[in-house]
Amino acid sequence: MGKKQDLKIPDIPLDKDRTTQEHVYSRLRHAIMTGAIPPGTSLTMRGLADGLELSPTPIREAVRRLSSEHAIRILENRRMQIPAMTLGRLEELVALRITLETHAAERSLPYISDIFIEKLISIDDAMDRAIAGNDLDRLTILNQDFHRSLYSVNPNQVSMPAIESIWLQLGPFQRQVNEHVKEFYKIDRHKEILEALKARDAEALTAATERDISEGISRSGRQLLIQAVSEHQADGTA
Amino acid sequence: MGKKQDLKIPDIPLDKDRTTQEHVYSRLRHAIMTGAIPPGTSLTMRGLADGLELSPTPIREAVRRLSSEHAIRILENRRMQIPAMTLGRLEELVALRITLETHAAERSLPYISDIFIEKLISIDDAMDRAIAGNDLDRLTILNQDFHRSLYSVNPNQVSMPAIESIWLQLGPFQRQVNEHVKEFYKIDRHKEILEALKARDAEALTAATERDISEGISRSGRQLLIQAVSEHQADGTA
DNA sequence: TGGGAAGGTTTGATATAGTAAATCATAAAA
DNA sequence: TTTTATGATTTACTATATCAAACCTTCCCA
Repeated sequence: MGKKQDLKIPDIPLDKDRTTQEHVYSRLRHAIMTGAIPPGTSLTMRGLADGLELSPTPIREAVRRLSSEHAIRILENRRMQIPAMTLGRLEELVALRITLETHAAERSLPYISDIFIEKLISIDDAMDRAIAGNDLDRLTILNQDFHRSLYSVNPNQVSMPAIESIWLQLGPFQRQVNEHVKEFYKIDRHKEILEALKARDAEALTAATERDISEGISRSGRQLLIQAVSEHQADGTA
Repeated sequence: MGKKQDLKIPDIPLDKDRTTQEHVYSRLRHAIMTGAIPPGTSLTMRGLADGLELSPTPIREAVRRLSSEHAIRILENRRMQIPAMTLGRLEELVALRITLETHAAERSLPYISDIFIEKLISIDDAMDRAIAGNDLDRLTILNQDFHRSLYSVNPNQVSMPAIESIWLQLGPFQRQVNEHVKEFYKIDRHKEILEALKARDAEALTAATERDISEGISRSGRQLLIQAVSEHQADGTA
């Protein structure tokens, strides 16, 4: 039976005077980041084209870009899928994320102004409201805005693309974690980051950034995967 | 007058049973990495398609991938170019490269075997021969092979794509440096890296990796850019 | 002589069609 | 029952045609 992919790719506002390809890219990226496309899902160009009611051409270009950012894996069969998370990969992604983001934060420190700190505080306030409203998708987006703003203060910044790529790879799994880990205590490490920025204290900034990341997805994500492994035992991923 | 882009994109062996798009990607990537397309060059889809005697479709996909890796910059006008280097960007790229590669090296250390060290030594020997023959392009490729091999020993490695992206961004400039800096002394820091690996010494490995990078493009590249700035004075890059 | 508008030209973006490759299903043989 | 082979179907890949947007040139008017 032709069991079509019943993927619900959430629509996003159609910015006029952007190309279709860009729009598809943003839409797929958002869908992957928020976990709307579960890891392991296999995709087809035509399936996506039909689902989005577009010709395959702009789809192909958007997919190529996402595969370069390792949000989509292209197999030798020319089949595509959202990569599944493994324990080893999670450890590496989190470790790399800490290295990259502490590096970026430190490199932004010389460019921090008081007025910029105010801007970060306003993002942080919005995050508090998202937590209160239990809006996890919005919390994810705001959290990224917070970090992206900080790292982009550096006018010569070149690490943001690598960081975004890591976010893309952790995104789908983050959703799974959010769904399985009920007791989701959000200890707000951003307050510590803000204090370190105010004090222009590089060491404190690094420490706070590291804590922010490791106490987020790392701890609960590891739990989830260990749990899954002990259920399945061997999975034959040679 | 219709001054066509007289770009000489070096051909590379045509691996059968690869798609045209992959072939174009490899070819453009190689051309950029070895500096065959000078920074600042502006590209057109049709120009590339004509030059490579292909239809625009596979070109577009290859270009999209390379733009995602920041080897090609796409302007708002939809024009494309190879980004030019600036002093600030060079500093950031080198700093990020050091951070990423020391991270990757450290994360590979637990997986190092004696037989693998032998393999690295054979690459290093080939590099010595390339230096003796003054074959700088080959030296660049072998140097990348050396580092890529080391970082890829880690089976869960996820930092290689980010590192390759930095290499791509430094590649065109490396060529410029090679051409302008006559006295090109290659002090081989790989010997130090190999010693650190044999001793399974993480600190020594980090120090050797850092020296390998900063004594390469960093020092002579900075000189070249400072020299260029003092010649042009203001360049109006607002 | 300089500024601006209008038409022509180049280029990018997308849809479509045709071809090749891979997968799936069915059936025959061991 | 399992394996293999073959035909059918789905899918990806590339070339091409069409349209739209950006650009360049030229000419007119101040």
